[in-house]
Formats: sequence, C-alpha cells, structure tokens
Amino acid sequence: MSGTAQQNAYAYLKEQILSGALAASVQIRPEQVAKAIGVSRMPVREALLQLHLEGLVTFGANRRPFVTARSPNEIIELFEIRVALECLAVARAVPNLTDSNFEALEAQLKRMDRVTRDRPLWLELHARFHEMIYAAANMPRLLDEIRRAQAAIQPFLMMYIDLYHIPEMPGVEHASLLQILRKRDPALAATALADHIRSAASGVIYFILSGRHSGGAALSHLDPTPLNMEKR
Amino acid sequence: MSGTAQQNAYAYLKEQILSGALAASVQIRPEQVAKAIGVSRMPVREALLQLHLEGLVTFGANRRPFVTARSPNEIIELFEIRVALECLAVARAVPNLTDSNFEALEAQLKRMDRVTRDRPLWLELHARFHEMIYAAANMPRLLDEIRRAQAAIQPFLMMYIDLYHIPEMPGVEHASLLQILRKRDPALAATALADHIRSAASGVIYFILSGRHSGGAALSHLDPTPLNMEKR
DNA sequence: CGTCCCTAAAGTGTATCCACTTTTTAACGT
DNA sequence: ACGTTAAAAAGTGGATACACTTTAGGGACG
Repeated sequence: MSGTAQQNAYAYLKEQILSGALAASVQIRPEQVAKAIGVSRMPVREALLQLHLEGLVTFGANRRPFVTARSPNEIIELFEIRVALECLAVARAVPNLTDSNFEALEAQLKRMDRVTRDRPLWLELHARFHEMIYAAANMPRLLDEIRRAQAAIQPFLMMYIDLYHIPEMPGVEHASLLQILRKRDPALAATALADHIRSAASGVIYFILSGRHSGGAALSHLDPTPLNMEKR
Repeated sequence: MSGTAQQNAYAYLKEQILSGALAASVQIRPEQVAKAIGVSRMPVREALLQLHLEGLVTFGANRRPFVTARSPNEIIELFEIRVALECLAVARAVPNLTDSNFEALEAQLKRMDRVTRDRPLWLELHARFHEMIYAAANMPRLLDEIRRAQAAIQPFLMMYIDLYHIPEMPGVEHASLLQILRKRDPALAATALADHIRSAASGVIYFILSGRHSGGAALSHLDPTPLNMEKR
C-alpha cells in the first residue's frame, strides 16, 4: 500500500505469481488487477511489462498477458543457469570471505533452523544466506542475474518445500557447505555449490515430473483456464 | 517506422545507445525522444523501462533515466558472466552439432570475412555465428540471458573494433575455434570458448582502461553532461 | 557578495479518454 | 442443426490532461 501505483501493482502481481496464487498459464486481466488494487490500467500495464522481462509473465497472441508457464525443460535449464552463475559467484567470493562473514553466515543458518513452520520465510532466509556468500564476490551485476534466475524458479521451489515440508532437518547440508567454503578453495567451493544446487534441482524436478504439484502453479501442459470466474 | 510506438521507441533508443550515439551517463529526456519519433511520452516510458531491465538504462535520483554508465569493473564482470553462460551453452551444444550445422557455421565465417568495412554488420554476423553454435544446446532461456549480457557490452565492443579496425584479419581465431568444436568434446570446447571470449575481453578492457574511448560512450567517471543543448 | 526563500519551469506518475483490434455473441440463411 | 457473418463486448496501445515533485532562477535580505 505504499510507494507508487506501479510498485504496488508489481508487488501484488509478483506475490500472486511467486506464491502460486496465480497459476501458470492463467490469463491476467489488467482491468481486474487494476480494480483489485484500486489503480488504473496503466501502472498495471507497466508492472506486467516488468514481470515479462523478468520472465514471470508472457504475452500471448495479441499481447494478452499470461502467467508464464514453464516446461520441465525450462526449469532444468534455469537450474543449470543458476549453477553456472552461482559457481562463478562463489568461486570469486570465497577468497574474500572474512571471519566476520562466516560469523554472519553461521548466524543466518541458526535463524533458518529456528524457522520450521513459515516456509516462505525460510525460503527468504535461505535466499539471503546464499546472497550473503555471493556478495563477497563484489559482482553486483552477477548478483542481479542470479536473482533473476532464482525468481523464475521460485514458484516451484515454493510448491516443492510446501508439499514436502522440507525446511531441511536442521540444515546439515548448508552447514557442510559452509565448512567447505572455509577452506577458501575456489574450485572446491564451486564444486560443492554445484552439488548443492543440483541436489535441490533434482528434488524439484522430480517433484514436477511426478505431477504432484497442485493447483498452486501449473506447468505448460496443463489446462490454460482463464482467471475470471464471473459472468460466464 | 513500423509496428507499435513502443517498439519504435525501444528500437530507436537501443540503436542510439548501442551505437554509442547516446553516450553513457547522458540523461535521457523522454519528452525529447517522444517528440523526435513522433509519439507521446508513454511508449517512450515503457521502452525505457524495458531498456532499464536489460541494463542499458539506469534510473537515477527521482526516476530520471540515464544511459547506463559502466565502470571498468562492471564490464569485466559482464565478460565473466558471458564466459560462464556461454561455456555452459557451448558445452551443451557441442554434442548436438550436426554436419550441416558445421557447414552453416563455415558459411557464416566466410560471410564475416567478406565484410571488412561495415563494422556494425560484422559485429552482427559475429553475434549470429555464436548464437548459431549455442542454438544447438536447445536452451532458449540461456540464449536469452546470453543476449542480454552481450547487449550490455556491445557499445564498448563497437567502439573497440571501430577504433582498432578489428574485423579480424580473416577470422583465424574463429576458424580454429570451429576446428575444436568439431572434436565434440564439451570440456575442451568450453575451455576454448572461454579463451576466445577472454581474449576479446582483455582487448576491450585494455582499450577502456587506456582511456582511448572517444565521445561515443563514456565511462562512469567521466562527465555526466546532460543531453539537450537547446535553451540554456 | 553570499545565502535563503519563493516562484516558475521542467519532470514524473497515472487517470481518463479514444481509436483500433480481437473475440464473442447473436442472428440469419441454408 | 450447422456454418457464416454481422453486431456487440472486451481488450489493447496510445494521447492527453492533471496532480504532485523536483529543480532552477531570481530576488530580497543579511
């Protein structure tokens, strides 16, 4: 409810999409959204453009906006992009990590372990944990790209941990990752991180292929039902 | 002059920026642009948003749009991102390359060699040459990301080859890259490509640090002179 | 001569309106 | 009953208008 109308529209739509409230392939009706948050179509339009460029919204025939539907292949692709980018980031970060960085990372892990209910919060903390590492690489543009790739996958991560209650039995995996980072060996760190991401990837991808994802978000091959239920 | 006003505005601004006609750090005046191409501020606004998300435009204090100024560090960073992404792409592409793909690539190289004057055209053909390789990876999203990173660097490449007349004495480097790809060894291909990109990178970065870049595009530490010269 | 304030100019965000396109509905003839 | 087409409804892109913000100038005053 703060800031410009455009930011509101953007935040609203992004939340709806990332949380899975707006399922994949669903048509977005700018007018409806506009009415819902009390602005005109224009800021919604711009928010949609922005989301489009971030890959969360697709314009179908005749510029009608849909929630982007991702094929399993595209998700695999996004994970591979993440591996490439994040390995670069961690390799560059590792020589720069200070002791106080490690303290902060440990603290963040503890914070994550304390959260066992609130899955979105855990995901948020988890994303921050990784960003804290990458930040040491001093490559802001790279961080942007990583965030973009991450956002494109998030709805699926959300569904995945939501279904399997995964907030990770007190984060052994992350703790051991941290141990490896302490060795400050770029190649080793990159390998470990690649494994880490790929293990998450395989879980998510298996989950998606198994078709267990609910109405939350859907994949491209699922029915592209329109959003509005009134008057028909 | 075709398509929607927004596309025109986008194409116009992008051309101006990529060609270096609009120097870095220069303030963009939506109204001026609008008048210049005969549309209202609105499509220009959206084009700016789009360019912003592609990294070519930055919004300064109070949302005033500027041509993005890149520090030498950011350019280095972008090249490293390219290395990461394009190595992934080539590694995945190499096993899929067919004989007809190689024929097409050879043909493209010949086309490039024939162009010695028209630098922008050469750059265009060169970009396509690389894309032809990556296309075989069957990773469209990755291709997008590569294009984005590529576009962010292009103004500097343009200035660089423009100054040094580089359209490459008949492309030995690319020919030898192609020879390596023929071996269809992903790791080898990735290494070769990394070298290839880094060699371009070091040329561009040296050129930038040497301060020989003209008024075309400027770096962040250079004077942020406004664009409009009328009425002041 | 410098500094503060006040006004004017330029910019930005966005609501509204209109022109044009696409899609749906309805009607009609076969 | 079906397909075809005409009319209506719903969208979309874009121009204009307006409210609000920021920037720049220009005195008035110290």
